Amino acid sequence: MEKEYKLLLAEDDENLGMLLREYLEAKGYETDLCPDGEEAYKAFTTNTYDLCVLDVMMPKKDGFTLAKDIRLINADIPIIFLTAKSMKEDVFQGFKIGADDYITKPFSMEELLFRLEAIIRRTKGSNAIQDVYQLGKFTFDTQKQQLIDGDNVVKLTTKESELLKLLCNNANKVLERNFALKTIWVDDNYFNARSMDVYITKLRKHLKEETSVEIINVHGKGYKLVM
Amino acid sequence: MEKEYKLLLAEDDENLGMLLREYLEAKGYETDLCPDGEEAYKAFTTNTYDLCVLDVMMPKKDGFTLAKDIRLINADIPIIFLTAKSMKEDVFQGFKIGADDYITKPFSMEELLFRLEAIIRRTKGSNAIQDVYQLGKFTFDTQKQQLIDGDNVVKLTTKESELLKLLCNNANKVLERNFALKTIWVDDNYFNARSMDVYITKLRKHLKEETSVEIINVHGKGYKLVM
DNA sequence: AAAAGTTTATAACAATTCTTTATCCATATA
DNA sequence: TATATGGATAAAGAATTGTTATAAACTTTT
Repeated sequence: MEKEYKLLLAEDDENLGMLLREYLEAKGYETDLCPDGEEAYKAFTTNTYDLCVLDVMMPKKDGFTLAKDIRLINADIPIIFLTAKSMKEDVFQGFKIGADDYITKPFSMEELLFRLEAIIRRTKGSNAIQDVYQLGKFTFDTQKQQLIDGDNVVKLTTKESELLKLLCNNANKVLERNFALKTIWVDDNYFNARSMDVYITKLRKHLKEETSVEIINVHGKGYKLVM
Repeated sequence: MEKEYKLLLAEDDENLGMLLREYLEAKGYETDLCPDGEEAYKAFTTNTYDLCVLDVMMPKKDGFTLAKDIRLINADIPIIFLTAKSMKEDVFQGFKIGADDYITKPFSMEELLFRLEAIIRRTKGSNAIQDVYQLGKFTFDTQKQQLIDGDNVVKLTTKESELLKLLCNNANKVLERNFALKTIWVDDNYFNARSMDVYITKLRKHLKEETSVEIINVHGKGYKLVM
């Protein structure tokens, strides 16, 4: 079973917008069409999308501003800009915001589809769950429950390993406390939360020699493995 | 320590090739230039690259054929095609082989760089997105929530970091009070507004040693990070 | 099956983070 | 210049998180 991808399409030209939506839906992408930047932002805050296709020139909130606001909420989601302008500075601004692609009108729908799929192909793999993670100089083997640094092998306990694996799965994102507790400890009560704190301390000790990797706390939310 | 990326550049136009290599090397990418498809293939089999930039029309072995051969060895390496043709069918063929991007000549070197970096950002994990701001002598790492000044590292709390990040995103523009409150505190009530005041004071203390950076108040509107 | 060793849970307390309150200062407007 | 509204700062209070010690629950060894 393939997971259906959900796209946010922000395009003020109604004809083009409808056409694109129809085409993308036919190609298997669930597509929400918004006629301006503000509506698109509202849609983004209330739904979960896998990729955004944003027209640059739109009423109320232009594509660049919208992209910046979206980046504040999700620093990772792929963004493709559509624009009539092909001005250099414009293209650069788009990429600086963190665009994944920049397509100038007129373009064929097929080209959009190809570019979109090229990005999705890259994106999918990146958040796949791995068995072995590289944490700076340490290699973390989730199967063997080991932290390896050259000849030096540190065995992790099951809980330590499960927690570190969850953190790795969510590297550079916040791992929510409740989610971790429910996943590893099943019940997210007070005592398990204390227990989790203790394991965070243990993991920090294990990783303290590698300064480029750090488990930071996000107050009231959870923990984040930054590297 | 940053790992240097290694690029394979296949381009038969000697002038363009040398120019691109020089530019990419200056931007920190180790670049091997090959004048035709066969040499490029040989280079690929004997070295390890992170990304390929291939001209489509080349003597001995064209870019598409080369890409297919490369794909047999490495199904995953990102490929960018360069071409003078902008024919539809051509673009599609490129993407079908598994191109990550397709740039038609003439293009600016800066655009190539941006597209290349967009792909590398996706390919090499999320840490490339890590936004880092320069605030005078301070380096602000939003991921690690740190203000760095040489050896001196000051850890910021989550709230401090979120607020400073918002200010940086709107540097030299007014960050509206309500927008910041809704973004960070969710609810923009009276108490959260007081709380925000407190955090502004904290950030000012952190930044007080750098006179070129200042958080100024815009009465009745919000705050502005000037630098 | 007792002893020894590991792993996990709990308790107690320390430290940090965030919120709220109080008081004083600044700015806009009448 | 009086007054209302908005902002600055310090300090107290509440909640969350960090650390260490120790107890309990398992496993393995003898």
